[in-house]
Amino acid sequence: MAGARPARKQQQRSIRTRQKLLDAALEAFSENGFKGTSTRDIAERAGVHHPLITYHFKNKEELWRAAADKVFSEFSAALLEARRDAAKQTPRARMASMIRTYVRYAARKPALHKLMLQESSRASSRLDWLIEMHLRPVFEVVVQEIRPLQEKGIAPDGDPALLFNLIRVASGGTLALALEIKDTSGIDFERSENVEALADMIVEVFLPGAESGTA
Amino acid sequence: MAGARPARKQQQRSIRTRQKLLDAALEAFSENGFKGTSTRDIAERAGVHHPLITYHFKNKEELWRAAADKVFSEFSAALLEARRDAAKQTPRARMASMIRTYVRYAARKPALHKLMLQESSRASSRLDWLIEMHLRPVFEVVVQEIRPLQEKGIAPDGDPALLFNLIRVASGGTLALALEIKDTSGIDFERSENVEALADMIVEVFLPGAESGTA
DNA sequence: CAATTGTTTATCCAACCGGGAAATAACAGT
DNA sequence: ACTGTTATTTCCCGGTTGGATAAACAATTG
Repeated sequence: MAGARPARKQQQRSIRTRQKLLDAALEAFSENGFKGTSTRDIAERAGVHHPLITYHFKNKEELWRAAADKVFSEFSAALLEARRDAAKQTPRARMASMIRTYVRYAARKPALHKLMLQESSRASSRLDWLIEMHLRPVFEVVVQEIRPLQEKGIAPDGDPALLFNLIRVASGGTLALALEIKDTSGIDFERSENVEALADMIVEVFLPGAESGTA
Repeated sequence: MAGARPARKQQQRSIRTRQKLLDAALEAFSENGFKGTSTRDIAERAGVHHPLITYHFKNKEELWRAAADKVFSEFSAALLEARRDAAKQTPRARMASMIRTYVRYAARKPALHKLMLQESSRASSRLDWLIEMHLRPVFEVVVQEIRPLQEKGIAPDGDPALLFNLIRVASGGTLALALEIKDTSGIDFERSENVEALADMIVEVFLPGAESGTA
């Protein structure tokens, strides 16, 4: 690992187009799904010619995988970092910190949850891959955080796996619907105050036991 | 109920193909989005020839609208019926009844929420139509039910519009992710006991004040 | 500078897309 | 049985799709 710092000038440009393609692909796939997205659309969004996709990523499927891998890896890292930073705090404070990180990330990159919802709408090899590589690992870590909270009466009783999914869907699903909610409810999740209000409410609702009450 | 009894034979067949097309369209659009769905795929699922779509619905857009209108109308009717049936009960019991109806409907027809999420992933005339015709009307009715619950301390404080969206996303979003959750968490929402457990948890979490405690 | 390597551009193709035209079939009223 | 209407089927079009190819170009290295 580590190395490869110099980076020839030629490679630098190549890396930038790769990056632009990944960003454009994430946007496009999250908006229109895998089938609904054309490689030409992605190339246009990225501002490059479409055969570059074949050159850099072999094909549409590999491009999807690369784009998904990038955003989910960054997301998992952010979540686990929040968990690590709050390792010495109380279990409730730690979970609250993770929830806030989760919500803020979902607000900053709604494409992540849109992509997840897109792929969950039908069985596919991509969904299988997503589950194995990113979803299940996060699930298993976070569920372990929930159990002690239930035992202490901080989180509501019931299947901890179900509770975990409720929390994450309340966060990600709400922000995936941001466009619609702005129109129906007048709540604009581009304003960070509204994102924080969402995080506050989720923490309050799902971790009602003792400590940092907000009222 | 009431009307249109005789129904000529020719019309009967026509009505059946119309119905099959609507069902197939709902499935396809909810799985692959509008762009990702081809009229030929819909026709194949329905077991009819694809030009019949043009004949019965003019074009792809109108077919989408007809399919969406059907499922959302039935859904609104079920929700308002639950509200009406529980009119004489306590506000909490009425809201709980609506939540259970909401969850059960989302479990029976996950295509409804998948479609909603598909269309909310980007701005479109279809999303505008959906909001005006179906989403906002339901929102305005249900939000009015939430306010008194907050005043009585039954539901948590905060923007009632935000709370409404949290409740509905917790219900619909979870069931839209059913495929993934089955794999990651081992919870199968085709089993009604799990659907009821989901409804129970949502009621318990979002309406923690007095009355019918479960825990 | 010349050779090599990495990158971009310009086309091409078979398959598929939404939509429409015309031919055909099933029916209803007379 | 004839006639007009409605429903279905067959056939076709111009345009777009994912993917592949080779030629053109730029940068690095000896």
